Amino acid sequence: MRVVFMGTPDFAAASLQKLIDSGFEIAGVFTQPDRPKGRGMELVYPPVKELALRFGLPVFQPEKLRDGTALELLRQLKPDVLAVVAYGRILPDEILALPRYGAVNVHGSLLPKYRGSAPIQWAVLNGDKITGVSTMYLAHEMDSGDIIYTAETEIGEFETSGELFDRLKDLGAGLLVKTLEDIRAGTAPRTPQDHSRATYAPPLDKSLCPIHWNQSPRQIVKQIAGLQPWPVATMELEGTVYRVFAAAYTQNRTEKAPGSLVSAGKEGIELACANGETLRITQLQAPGKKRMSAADFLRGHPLKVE
RNA sequence: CGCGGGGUAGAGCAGCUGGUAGCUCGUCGGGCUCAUAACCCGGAGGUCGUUGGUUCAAAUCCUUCCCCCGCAA
Repeated sequence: MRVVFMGTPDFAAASLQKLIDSGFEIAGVFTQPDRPKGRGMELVYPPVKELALRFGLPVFQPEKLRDGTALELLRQLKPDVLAVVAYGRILPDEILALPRYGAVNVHGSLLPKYRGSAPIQWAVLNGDKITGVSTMYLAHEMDSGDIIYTAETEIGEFETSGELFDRLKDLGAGLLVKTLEDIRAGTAPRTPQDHSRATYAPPLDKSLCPIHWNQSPRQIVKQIAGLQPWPVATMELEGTVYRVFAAAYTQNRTEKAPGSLVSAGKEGIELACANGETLRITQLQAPGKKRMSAADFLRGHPLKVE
C-alpha cells in the first residue's frame, strides 16, 4: 500500500517514524515550508522533514495547496491512502478524494470531543481524567469525519500538556499503523460521529495565562499543567509577573482573601485560593531567568508574609 | 544582523555614577537543646562567562566571542 504522509511537528514525526518502522511504502512526504524560528529567526526544518530526509524520502513543501500543482504532484505519487497528522493545512476536497482509500487523520482527543487545534491542552485544562486519540477519515468540515479507531488513556493529576502530548503522539502513531493495516485488509470499521456531542478546542493564547486565585486549587493546578510547555501560567508577586510551572496541594485553610500570600518557605510559596483553601507554588520563573524551585527563588527574593 | 533581559562562592541574589566583593540558604567545625528544617559562635569556598582595550586602579566603562532566558514567528 502506497502511503503519502502529510505532517509537520513532532507529534506527526512520531507517526511517520512508526509507519516507516512498520514497513509501509512511503511514496512521499508533505510538510510545511521551512520557516524562520527562534532567536535570530533562523530557518529550520520541520521535524517531519528532518525525519523524512534521514530516510531518504521525497519531501514536498508546497506553499499553496489550491493552485493545482499539489494535486498534480499527488497524482504522480499514486497514493492508495493519505496519512495526515498535524499538517497544519486544510486539504482541498479534490486532494481528499484522490486516493483509493481516502485520507486518514490522527487527532489528539476522543472525537467528537475537542475538535480543533488544541485538543490535548483543553483536555488537561478542563481537568478531564480520561482522554485519548482517534483516527478518522478526513471530511470537508474540520475533524468531523467518520471515526475508525480510538484509544483511551488517563491524564495524570499533575501531567502537563507537553507530557501528555508525548504520550499521545506514540499512542496515535500505533493507532495509525493499526488503522492503515486494517484498511488494507478491508476490516477497518467506520463510525459516523455524533455531531450533537461535538465540542471545540480553540488555539491557546496568552489571555489564559494569568492565574485567578478565586478558583479551586485543582482548577489552578490544571491551568498550570495545561498551559505547559506553552504559553505557561503566570502570577504577579510584588509587581512582577512570574511564570508558574508547578504547584502542590496543601491541607491548610486560611482566612485570607484569594491571591494573598499565606506562607513562603522551602516547600513553596503558599497562596490563598477559593473557599479558604490554599495552593503551594513549587516552581516558577522570573523574567530573564530560568525556571527554578520556589526554595531557590526565595533565597534571592525573600517574601514577607503579611 | 527581528526585539529585549541575563551570565558574581554549591544554589538564589546584591554590588555595576570604577579603588581587588557582600547577603540569604547550603556546607564544615563548635555550642545550646529532650529534640528539630530552630537558635548562637566560628571557618572554608569566587580567575566576578570569554577576548582585547581605556585607567594609577574595573565585577563596575568600551570591544570580541560563547552560553542562558523571554517576546515575536
